Order: sequence, then C-alpha cells, then structure tokens
Amino acid sequence: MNRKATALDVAKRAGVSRSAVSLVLNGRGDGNVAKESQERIRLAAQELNYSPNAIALSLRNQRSRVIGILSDEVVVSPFDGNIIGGADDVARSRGFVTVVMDTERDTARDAGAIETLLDRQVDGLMYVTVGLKPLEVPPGMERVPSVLANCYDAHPRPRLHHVIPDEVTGGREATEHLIQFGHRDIAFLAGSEDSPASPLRIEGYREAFASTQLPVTEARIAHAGWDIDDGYKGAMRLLDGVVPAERPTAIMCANDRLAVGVVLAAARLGLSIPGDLSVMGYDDEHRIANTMVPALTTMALPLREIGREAMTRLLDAIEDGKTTTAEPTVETMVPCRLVLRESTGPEPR
Amino acid sequence: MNRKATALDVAKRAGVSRSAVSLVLNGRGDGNVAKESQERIRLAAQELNYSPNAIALSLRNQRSRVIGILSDEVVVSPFDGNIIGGADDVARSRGFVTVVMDTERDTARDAGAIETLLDRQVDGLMYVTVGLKPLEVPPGMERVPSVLANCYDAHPRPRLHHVIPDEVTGGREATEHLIQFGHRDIAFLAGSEDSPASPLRIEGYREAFASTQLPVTEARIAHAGWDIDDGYKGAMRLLDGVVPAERPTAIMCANDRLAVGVVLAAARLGLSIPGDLSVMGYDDEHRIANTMVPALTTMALPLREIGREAMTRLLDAIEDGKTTTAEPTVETMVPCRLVLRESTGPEPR
DNA sequence: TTGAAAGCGGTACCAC
DNA sequence: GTGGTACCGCTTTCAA
Repeated sequence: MNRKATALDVAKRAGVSRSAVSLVLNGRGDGNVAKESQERIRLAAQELNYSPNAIALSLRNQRSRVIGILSDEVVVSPFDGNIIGGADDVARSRGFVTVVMDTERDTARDAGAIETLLDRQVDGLMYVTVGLKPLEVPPGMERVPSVLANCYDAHPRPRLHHVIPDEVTGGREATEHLIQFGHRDIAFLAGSEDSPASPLRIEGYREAFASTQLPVTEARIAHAGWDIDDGYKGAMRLLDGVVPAERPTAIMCANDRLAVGVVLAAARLGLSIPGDLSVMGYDDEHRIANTMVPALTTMALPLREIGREAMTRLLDAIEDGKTTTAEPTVETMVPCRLVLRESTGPEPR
Repeated sequence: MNRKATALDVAKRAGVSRSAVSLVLNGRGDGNVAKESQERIRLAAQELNYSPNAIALSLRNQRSRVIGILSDEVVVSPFDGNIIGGADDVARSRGFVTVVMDTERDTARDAGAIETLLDRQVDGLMYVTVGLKPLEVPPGMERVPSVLANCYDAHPRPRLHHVIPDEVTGGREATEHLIQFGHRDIAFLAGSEDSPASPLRIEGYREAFASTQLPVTEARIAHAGWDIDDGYKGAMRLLDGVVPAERPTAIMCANDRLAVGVVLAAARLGLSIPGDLSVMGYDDEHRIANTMVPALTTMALPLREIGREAMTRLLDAIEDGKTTTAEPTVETMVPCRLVLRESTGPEPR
C-alpha cells in the first residue's frame, strides 16, 4: 500500500518544477518547456507510473468527468440494465466515467443519493428507471446538467429532458404484425393499470385496428399484471373451455413474462403455438424471449439505445456548458424493434 | 446553479474563523470554542444549508467513506443485484456510500475501473459476480482493503477474502427434500460444465444419496446448460416416449430457468406437476420461481446475505485499519435456503 | 478561546 | 523557457 507518485515526485526525478510536469503531461509543453526536459519528464512519469490524483483534480477544476447515474431499482431488480450499459458506453467513449447508485425504489433516498453525488462533484446526473414511469424529480438535479432515461418529469411544466421508448408505435407495430398474419380476433393482455406504458401500448393497438378499418372488441383488452402467473390466468380465462370459434387466434402480451404464462396455459390445454394460437411478447427480455420454447416473437424495448441517447444529450449539454433545463426539445422517443421468432404465425382460419 | 456554501461562508456569518467552524461541526467544539460561538456557528451552518465539500474532505483526509463495487455484469445482466443491495444496506448503515461500476464481463476493463475507483480515493473495493466463479484478481485490489462476493481468488495462494454460497449443502438439501418425499429416481439437470457451481451441487446430490444408502445412477446426471430451452430439451430427453416406469419421478434443476423449461415440457406431454413429476429449481429467481405455475420449490441463493456479509468483512477491515490480505480465514460460506412451494410433492408410486 | 498557517495534489498565472 | 506561488475547501497544529 505504498503511496502513489505525485507530480512533485515526477518533477524531482526529472529535475524540473511541478508546473513543468503539469504543462507537459497535459500536452501544453511545446513552446513552454524545452524538448529535452519534456523527454525527461515523460520518462520519469512513466517510471514512477504516475497518474494525476483525480480528487485533487476535481477540487481544482471544479469538475470531475464523472457522471452520476441514479437508478430506482435497475441494479437490484431482475431486469437487465442495458440502459446503464448503453449510457456507460458513450460516457467512456467520451472520456467520462459513470458511477451508479441504486435506491431500491425508496424515493426517500433519492435526495440523499443526489446530494452525495453532487458532493463528489459529478458533472452531470442521469435518473434511470426499470419501467417507463413519471418521476417526481428529486431536488438537486437542477444544479447540474441532468437527463431522465425511461422516465419523465411528472411536473406540469417539465424541466428536464427525457428519453423514452415510443410505446404507441411499439403497440401499433406489434398489432400490425399480427394483423398481417391474418389475425382479426387479437386479445391484449395489458400490464397493470398503474403503469403509463399500458395505455400507450393499448393506444397503439387501437391505432393498428383503426388504420385497417377493423373494429376493436373492448372485452379483448384486459389489464392482467406483469408476471407469469398473470399471463397464465389471463390466457386460461380466454381459452379454457371456450369453443375454438370463440377463442382469440392471437394474444398480445404487454411483456414477455405474461407471454410465458400464456404459452404455459396453451400447453396445458393442448394448443400448439403458433399453429392454434399466436403469442406475442413485449420487451425482448434477454434469456427469456429468446430461450422460450417456442422462442417468442416480441417487440424489443430499445434499452441500450435509450441509454446511449440520454447520455449523448447529457454530455452535449455538459460540454456546451449549458444545462439541459429550458432546452427547446424536452422529449426524445426511441423506436421499439419488432423481433420475429417462432411464437407467431398465420391465423389458423 | 449558485455555488454551495463553504466553511468560510459559515465562519464569516458567525463572525469566527474557519477553524472554529470545523471544530464545532465535527463535535470537538466543547473545551475549544466558546458555547456562545458554537451556537452562532451552528445557526449559520443551518441557515446557509452548509455541508462540507466531500472532495476537499477526501483530499485532506485521504479517505472518502466511499466503497467501490466492481461488477462483472450484475448491473447489466438480467439477474438480480441483491448482492449489491445487501452490500449497500450495511455500507449505508455504517456511514459509507457505495458506487458501482460494471464492466459488462469485459475483464480487460477491470484494471481501468479499479484505477478510476482508486483515483477517487475509495476506502475499499468489492468485486461481485453474477454467478459463482474463480477470479483473476485484477491488479490494484491489493492497494486497499478488498473483498470478493460470489467469486473467489483463482490464485493458488488466495490473497483476498471471499464470501460465497454453500453450494454443496444446497445441492444436498435440495436432494434430501426430494428423497423425503419418497423419490428414488431423481434426475439432475446440471448447468454447463464450465461453471464451478455445477460440480458442487452435484457433489451435494451425491452426498444426499450416499447418506441415505441409495445408489446414484450416473446417467441421471446431465449437464444441460442454464436456459429455458435447455431445460425443455433435457426434460424431453428424460420423459418423451418413455414408459412411466422408466421415467424419473423428480427432476432437480440447477436453476429456475431450467425448471421453467421442464415444466413446459411436462405440460406438453400432459404430465401434471407435482402429481406425475416433481420439479425442483435453484436460485429462487424473483418473479420467476414465485410466479411460475405451479410456483417453483427451489433452493434460494442467499444473495442479499452474501452482500451483507462481504461488506461487513470489508468495513471491519477498513475500520481496523488493516487489509483483508493475510487474514486468518479466507472464506465465508453462506447457507442456501430451501423454499417450499408447489412444484414438488410425494412420489406417485 | 481564538485565529493564523500548513498541507492534501493539482493547475495556471506571472514574474524572472 | 522556467520556477514560484496562489488557490480549490477542509482539518489540524500551534502560537498568541
């Protein structure tokens, strides 16, 4: 645990002053420091394995090249953290590092976490959530450039830019895919009512029907929840003991877990997929959608893209020196992506 | 974006010197500063909403009360991050904060991430992995107290303490549970061969048979992989077209996803669970094991506990001022926990 | 009881 | 072309 070399150590070894070391190592040596000295300095730095102390730098420069990411529960929850992955990708490529803090959905911890991050001189803040949701923006976020990923300012006059998936289009395109396969009676197992994603996806579902001049049967839309057993129960309600002519020929699910439940129910009932019934997921959850039997056709959430886009926005704001606050555009929508696999097919007729 | 109040601001407002402010606010006012001044200082601090600058503190004290957590992929992967959650719990309760960096399984990034963390004066380091695995301990971790969670030093003479689940006992108790239900022909769908967890769980399986004087049929143990389709295929191999008398009456799976595949296969084959077949999972993956239909009996991985235990070790070492290196004990095992749900039952006979 | 001053590790300005 | 020095915000020692 021997202490790290400091600029002074390097200076001594090279027989110059600290200032010279600083200049040279920051690329402003030419025209200020003799070529000769430059060489010696670089060598000494090498030998001592010198790298500047980030803390001292932050104190001096009042900025740290660190971006704080606050997560509601993406670290701890069993959902993938690709938003964070994408955000980190672009941060690193632009010379920033990210540190994340997870509040485990305890919003009371938000302010404290932000305070901590701010105290450590983060240059910007990103709030990221597992599911699309309105956010009570915690105090403190307005003090540095900030951005919202997968959530949006619940305030009537939003102050922070947010990046979210285009759920309406996602819902529409998923439905269109099924309609193109000839399905007309398509049930929609939506998530729970309290999620803002549900109504948006339903809206897309309606749009798809409307643009094809097809009527929507309200009874086919049901709020089911988000889990496997919810999907199972929903499917049983739709299929069990119902004569084939009155069964929907396709079931759209608001996420892949629901779809797993539907497939399970179909298996119990002896229905083949997609022969007797098409099943469509949503999210493209890694290691669920792609490994199900049959593999799930699904609407992929562009998580990685959301993270990349949000971080790009944020860094642009930071490097322009202006806050994202009061920017002209407050919302970026990222399109979802249809992933064709094996659980959907032509309607049986 | 008005600048935060500094100790100097407080001093001015209270009409004292910066030193007095420091003394008082750190509880060493009595006997050094007049009661009167103390009151004024506290008041001024309050009014200015003063909190010390963490960066300056770190620079001055050479410690930050920050613990760096390096994750192979627990943030980004679709597995829950309860190890990190548990670690954070105890860190916060002891006045530390954690920041996590995820390398997305790119070990080439390990050293850089640790360097970054070290540069920011973290007081300690924790490396955490999604699955149990040997670790090439990245350089730099020996420079501050460090601990390994869910992974262990691959070095012949390990230098870092690690906290891992007791997989052998887990495998044994899972098997015993099935044996107690009267099962004798128990198939084991192990994970992939390259995971260190697989052989350990298999060892437990063998122990259970041995202690009950039951013979192990080698052909009943198969490395299948870790995903739903792997479980499906494995189950089909065991069950499809096999006369009841030759079918295993229970299938133990090395994780819950495999169990989902097995349940799916059973449903397709018209086998009822647990009536015709008992299925046992492993991990207790949240929102999979507990929401499956039927809900999965499983062996829960003590993730939260591992995190708590590892962080406790680490902070103890930090506060004792000694490195975990060269501690007497190098390994802590945390027991797994049997979770009884609906997918296992008496053998059909 | 108080305040002045040094120092943590850098950067940048300014004389020389 | 070079080195001295002030300053970022805080703690701690020491002299008054």
